[in-house]
Amino acid sequence: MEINNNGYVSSPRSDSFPIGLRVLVVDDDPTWLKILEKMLKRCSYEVTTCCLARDALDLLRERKDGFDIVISDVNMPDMDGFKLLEHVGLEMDLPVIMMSVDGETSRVMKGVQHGACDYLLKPVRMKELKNIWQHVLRKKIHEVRDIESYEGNEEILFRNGSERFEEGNFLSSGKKRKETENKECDDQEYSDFSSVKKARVVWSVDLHQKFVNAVNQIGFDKVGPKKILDLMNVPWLTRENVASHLQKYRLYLSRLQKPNDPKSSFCGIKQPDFSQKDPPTTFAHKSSSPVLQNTAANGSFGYTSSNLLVEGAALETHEGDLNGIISFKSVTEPISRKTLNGDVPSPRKANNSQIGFTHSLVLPEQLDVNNISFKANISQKHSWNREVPIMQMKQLPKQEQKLYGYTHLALPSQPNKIQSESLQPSPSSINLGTSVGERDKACHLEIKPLHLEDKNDDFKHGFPTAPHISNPLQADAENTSPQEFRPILRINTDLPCMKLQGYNQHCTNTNASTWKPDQRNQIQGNESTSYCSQHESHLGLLQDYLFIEDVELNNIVFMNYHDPDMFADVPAHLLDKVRFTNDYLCESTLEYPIMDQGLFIA
DNA sequence: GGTCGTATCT
DNA sequence: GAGATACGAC
Repeated sequence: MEINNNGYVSSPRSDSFPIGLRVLVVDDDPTWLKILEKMLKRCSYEVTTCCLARDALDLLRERKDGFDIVISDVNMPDMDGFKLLEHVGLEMDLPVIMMSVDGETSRVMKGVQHGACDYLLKPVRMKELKNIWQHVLRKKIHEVRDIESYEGNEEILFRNGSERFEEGNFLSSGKKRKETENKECDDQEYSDFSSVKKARVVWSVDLHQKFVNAVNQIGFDKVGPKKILDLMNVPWLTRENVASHLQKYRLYLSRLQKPNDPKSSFCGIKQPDFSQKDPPTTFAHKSSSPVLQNTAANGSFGYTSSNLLVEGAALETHEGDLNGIISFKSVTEPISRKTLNGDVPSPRKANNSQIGFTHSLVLPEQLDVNNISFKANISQKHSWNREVPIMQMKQLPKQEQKLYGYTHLALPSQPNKIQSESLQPSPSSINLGTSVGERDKACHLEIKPLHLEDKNDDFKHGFPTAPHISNPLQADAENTSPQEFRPILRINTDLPCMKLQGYNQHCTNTNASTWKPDQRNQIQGNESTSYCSQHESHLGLLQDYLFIEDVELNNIVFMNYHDPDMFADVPAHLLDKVRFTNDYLCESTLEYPIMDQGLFIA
């Protein structure tokens, strides 16, 4: 566990804290010993049991720094629990929790006076055991403070009462408990224990993932912090933590559903409405089946512990307000689908007619041109009238940038169009030119066209089924052959914008002329309508993000749509729609209204 | 008293 | 802006 300069529990280790907390339990009653062991193990603590106080003391002496905390019964035949407490306090400087069936004040006081950091009454509750890590944390805080004040260290180690732990062994301490004078101080510290602010919880991807999984499991309309907390099974997490996070999460989702709300987007990207009266810029595409396995999902709520995360959100748009959106519409999707009735997350808020669609891409911590991994995390936005999942860029929270030193690509602040030429043969370019902040200038991302001769490289690079997309414009409008597209991602660190240059197209001169209308996936650009061959198009880059597959292309990995993790961030009640849409898209003709806006953020 | 959602604070 | 905290409602 590590607490950074901001006082935030920040490192990935914090995700596991206090898992593995080394607890020594001392109780002469073997039944209780077993029960406690089981309960503590349920908290993911590392438990050692001892039925004799003397044995426990020997063990502690033998394995210095082998334990983080001791839980001891008060009444034991071989040694009084208070005596053990004294020894531990003097020799090992470990936090000791006393427990007893006797809750008499004088005994509790005696325990505290002897240096116990807590006094538990039997039967001990799970919640109490869950929280014992706090004593360890607290003790560590005081120790570091002592060292700091002693050394006059100018380095800022604390904020809000948080402390920094040694990397790799956050609990290790050879420092013994202070002698008598410091003991008084300790007692006082224990007494003002509540005044020490808790370390802030950073909702990393993993943690958020657990959160989302719990939400999905419970059902969005039934969720409550307590239920989520129980399902998450993260010992150190509190209901308040979850409540706070849930509040933000709901806020986040609700914003996605307010198209005209300036706050309804990240990075200041507006989420316009979409009107069916608009002749959307659409194109269609047929997706192939998934190809490769994908990696673990990432929460798309804007957190990341080890990855740069981007997120898209579902949007709708009105004519003239097409900024920054790519949307999908299934022209033949049955209106009666139940999945269209998705409601907004907040149970207390009714009449939300849309469901957010999020899409995220994750880049490795280090923007490595040679090893770029994309992950798409798809949830869904959903409207009463068949409109579609859309993508919106999302900016990585600044905090995460700070914590992990990421650079990222900002979202376009101006309307950016996926130009029709992106569907043209090479050089196809989807320019997502952006306005960027200082940090954003560090990265430039583009997907470059490939040429036919590169096609065989698909296999060289370990992606046996390179994504293809036919170029309907070519096929129909120009009476040429469908084109195959293949994405290549290139990160250019010195350009202040993000650019996606579409797939290059492999001319296959195949059967465009033999396409039947119902076999075509319509692609409409601003100025033209195009078609994709069902046979040729396996994977679209932009237009096919619903099917982003875990196809590794020149070190680009696309998420497998079918991976359940991919939707871990999607409220369960929204999943049907997504899956339906995918299934549906795989089988039928589609329209993809293309609005201009960035697609990916890195 | 426990839990929740929301407003507000840090 | 993220997370903590306060507080009223249930």
